[in-house]
Amino acid sequence: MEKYDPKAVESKWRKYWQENQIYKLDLDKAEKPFYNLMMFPYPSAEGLHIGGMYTFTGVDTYGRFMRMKGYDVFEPIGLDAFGIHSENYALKIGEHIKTVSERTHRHFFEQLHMMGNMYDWDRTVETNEPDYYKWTQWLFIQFFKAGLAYRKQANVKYCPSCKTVLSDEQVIDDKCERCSSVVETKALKQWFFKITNYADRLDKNLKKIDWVDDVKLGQKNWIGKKEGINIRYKIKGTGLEVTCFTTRPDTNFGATFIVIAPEHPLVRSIIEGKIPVNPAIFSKIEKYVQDVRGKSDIERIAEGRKKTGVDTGFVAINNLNSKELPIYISDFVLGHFGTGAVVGVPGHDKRDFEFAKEFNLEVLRVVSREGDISPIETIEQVQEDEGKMVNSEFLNGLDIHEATIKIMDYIEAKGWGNKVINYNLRDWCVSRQRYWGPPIPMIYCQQCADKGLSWFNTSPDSSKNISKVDLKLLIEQMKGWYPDDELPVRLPEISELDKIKPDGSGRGPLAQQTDFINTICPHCGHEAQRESDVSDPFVDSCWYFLRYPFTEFDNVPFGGDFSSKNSLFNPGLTQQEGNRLKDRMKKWGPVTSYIGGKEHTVLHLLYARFITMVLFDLGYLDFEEPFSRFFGHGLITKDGAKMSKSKGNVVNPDEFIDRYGADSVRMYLRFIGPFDSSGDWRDSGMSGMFKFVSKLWRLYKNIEDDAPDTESEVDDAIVHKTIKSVGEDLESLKFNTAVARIMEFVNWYSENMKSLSLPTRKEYLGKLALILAPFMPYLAEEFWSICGNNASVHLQVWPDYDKTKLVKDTVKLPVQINGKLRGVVHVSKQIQEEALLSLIQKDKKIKSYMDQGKIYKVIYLPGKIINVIVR
RNA sequence: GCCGAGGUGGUGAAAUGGUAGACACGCUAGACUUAGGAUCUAGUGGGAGAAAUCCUGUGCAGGUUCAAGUCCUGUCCUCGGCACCA
Repeated sequence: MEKYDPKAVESKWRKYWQENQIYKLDLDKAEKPFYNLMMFPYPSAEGLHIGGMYTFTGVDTYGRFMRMKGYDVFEPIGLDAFGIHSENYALKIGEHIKTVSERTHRHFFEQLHMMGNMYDWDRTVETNEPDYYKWTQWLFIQFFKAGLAYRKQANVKYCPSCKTVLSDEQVIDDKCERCSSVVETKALKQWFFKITNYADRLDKNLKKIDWVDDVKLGQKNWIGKKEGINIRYKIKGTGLEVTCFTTRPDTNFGATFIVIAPEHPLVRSIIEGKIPVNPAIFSKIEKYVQDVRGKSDIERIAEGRKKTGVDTGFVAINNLNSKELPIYISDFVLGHFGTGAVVGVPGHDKRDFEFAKEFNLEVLRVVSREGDISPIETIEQVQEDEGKMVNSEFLNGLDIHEATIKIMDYIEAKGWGNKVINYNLRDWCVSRQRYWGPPIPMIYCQQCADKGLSWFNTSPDSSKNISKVDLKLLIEQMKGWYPDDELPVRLPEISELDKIKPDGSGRGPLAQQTDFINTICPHCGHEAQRESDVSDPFVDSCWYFLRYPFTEFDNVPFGGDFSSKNSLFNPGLTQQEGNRLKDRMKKWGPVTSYIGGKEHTVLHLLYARFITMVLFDLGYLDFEEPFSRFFGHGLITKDGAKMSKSKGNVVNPDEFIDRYGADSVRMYLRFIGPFDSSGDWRDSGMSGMFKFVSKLWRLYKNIEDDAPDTESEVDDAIVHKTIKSVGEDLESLKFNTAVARIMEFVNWYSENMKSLSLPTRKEYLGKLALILAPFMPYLAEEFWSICGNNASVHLQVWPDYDKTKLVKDTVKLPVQINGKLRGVVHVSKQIQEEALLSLIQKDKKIKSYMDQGKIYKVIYLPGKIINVIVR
C-alpha cells in the first residue's frame, strides 16, 4: 500500500491553496470580523524555535476554527526586526546586521509558510523597513506634539555590555534582560514618553478588559497605585519645609524622625552650599552621598537591609504635637518615589524600626493589637497591619482605616498637607544608543535654543494640551528642538562594521555619521544637528497591530479618523478615502483575540495599551484598549527542562517537519499539554504522534476495503460527542483534550468500521476531516477529498451534531454494595422515578436533605443508595 | 517579605461533588513478518493472591457530605512575578 509521505501531501496542498487563494480576505467586506493575532515575533538568527511553532500553530488552529464557525478571520504575520538581540548576534559573527537580517527573515517566513498557517502573505510587516519605521517616527512626533515625549537628563540604567540605556522594565534583578550583565547607573540626556500621565487610566481600564487575572494583576502591581498624603513639615530655624509622602498618616503621632533620599533637593542644596551647615556635618554628608552614588544596586543588595545614613543636624516639627523630628539622609529612601522623603514611624514600619535601632531613635506605639499596649522593643512587635489607635489624642479608639480618613481630612483642613496619589510606574525611556533601530526624528538647533525657541513656542497652534503635562517645564528643557516631518528619517547605511558598534561613549554610533547628524533647522534655516539616538524596539512593537489592516496605504499609518480640524496630523484625504479608512478601522480595531507570552505582562502589553489610549485621545481611534481579549500561552520545555542554547537542548522544528511533516508536528504540539500552562517536548512523544497520524492515513486510504453493503446497528453517540466536545475545547483553547477526544473517536472507528457500509464510512470520516482541519490543515484536505468532496475543507462550516444522540437527561445513580460505594450508573430520569416508586412501595426509610439549593430524597437500602432530584 | 499559580503513576496529563488515572508516551509479554521510522494483541498506580477478588491510593492534618482530586480550615513544598515603593 501507498505509504504516508508528508512532503508530497503538504507541497501538493500548499500549491492548491496558493492557486485558489483560499486565505485571501477582503477586509472591507468582512461582516463578522475576527482579528486573530499572535504576538509579534522577534526573528532570532537561529530561526523559529519549537516554542514559536507551538504558539503560531496554536493561534492558527484557533483562527481556522473560528473561520469554520463563520467569522471573517484576519490572521496576519510580520517581524519585530529591529533590536539589540539580532544586532549583537550580527556583531558576534562579524557580519553586517543588514545581511544577517535579510537571511533570517527569509528563513523565518519560510518556516512559517511550511507550518501551513493561513496567513495573507501580502500583508506582512517588518519593523526595519522604511515604510514601517516611517510611521514609528511619526508616532514619536505625535507624542512630541502632544507634549508626551520629552528629553531630560536622568539617571538611567545602562548596560555596559550592550552599551545602551535600558528601560526599567528591561532590567531584571539588576541585570540586562538581553545579556545578563550587571547594569550601571548613568546620567544621560534621554527621550522619555510620559506614560505616567496615563497611570490612572491604565490602572482603571483593567476592569474593562477580558484578560486573564494574573496578567491584569501583574500590570496593576507594576503601575502600583498608592493613595496617600503629602505632609509638609517646617524645618526649625530655616524657613524651609520638607514634604513627606505617606499612606499611613494615621500613625503620624508615632513619628520620631524624618529620612530623606541622597537625591533629595535639600541634600543637593546642602552640598552646593546653598544651605549652611557646620563643616563636620557637611563633610559627613558629602562623603555619604558620594559613597551611595558609587555603589551599584547589586552592592547595595549585597549589604542586605542594614540601614546606613547620616544626621543632617536639622530638625523638623510635627504639626500635630510640635514634636521635634531630626532629619537624616539614608539610601533606603528612594529619590524617585513619592517626594523622596519619608516620615519615620518606627513602631509601625519595619524599615523605620531598623533605622531607629541603628541610630538610637525613639520608638512609640500608636496602634494596639488586641489591647496590647506594651512598648515596642523587637522587630517582631512592629505592627504594620490592623489595630486600634492609642496615644494619638483625637484618633484614640478608632481603627486604623477610620483614623486614616479622619487625619487626612484634618491635615488638609489645617493646610499642612494634600491628599495625593502616587504610582510606582515611571516614564518610559525610549532612547537607545545603538544602530539597529529607527532614528529618533528630532533636530536640535543651537540658534533657536539661544533665542529660547522651541517647537512649542513657535507653533502655538498645535501645542494644545491634550494631557495634564506641565508644558512650561517641558519648554524649559526642550529649547531648540524641532520634529522633522520629512519622514522617514532613514537609518544611514554604514558598511564598515566597526562604525556600527557602540563605543560606550554614551552616544550611539549615528553620532559619528556627520552626513547624517548635520542638517538644517526647519525653523530658522541655520545649521542644526539631528538626534543620534534610535528608539526602543518596544516602540516598534507597541502599535504594529494597527498597521496590518492598512499595509497598502503609504499616506497614513493606520485607519481611523484624521479629519478633525485640531488634528496634529493631516494626510489630506478625500472624503471617500477618509470614510473607507474609518470604516475599515471600525471593523478591525481593537484586536479580537490576542495570544502571546505572559512574560510580556509589563512590557509590550502595557506600552501597547498606553499608545492606544494616546491615539484615542488624539481623536484617531475610537477605542482606547488595543486587545479585547488576551490569552497567555505556556512555554515548552524539553525533557522537563527549560530550552536554552547553553544547555544544548533546543529543539529545531525544521528537522521534525522534514521527518514527520508539519501536520504531525502541529498535532503533537496541540497534544503536548494545556495551552495556557506548559508542555514538554519529547522526541518519543513526537514519533508516537506520527504513528497515530500514519494510522489515520491508513484508515482513509483503506476506506473502500471490505465495506459491507448493509451495516449492523452501531451506537454512534461518540461521533456526536466528539464533534461537540472538540468544538467546545477549541472555543476555550483546550487543545490537548480536543486531540484526546479525536483519538478516542479514531479508536472507536477502527473497532467498528468492519460493520459500516461505505457511505457511512465516508460520512463519519468526512466529519472527522472537518474537525481535523484546524489541527492538520494539509491532511484534512487530503482526507476530505478521499471522502468524495471537491471544495477545500477550509472553506467548510464546522459540522453540527445530533443532540438527540448525546447522552442527556440522565441522572447518575450511585450503587452501594455491602456499605461501600461501588459505582455510578447513568439512568434516564424516567427509569429513576419508577425505581423510586417501587422502593417506596416496599416501605423503606426515606430521608430528605438539601444541598446547594436542591432538595434530595435518599433511599437507603441494604445494598443501594439512590439520589433523586425532587426540585 | 509581598502577590500570583500549582502539588494526581516511570512521563505528558484527564476527571459538571459521583467507579481517580481518560487519551498518549514509555515499559513488559506475545503474534506476524527477508526486518520497518514497522504493524497487531494483551498487560501496566502501589500491595496481597494461581485466580476470582481484596486492601490501599490525588503533598500532609482535620472538617462538611450518602459520596471529596474537586468544597471548607490549617499546614508543608514547588514554580512564576515584584521587592528598602513610605
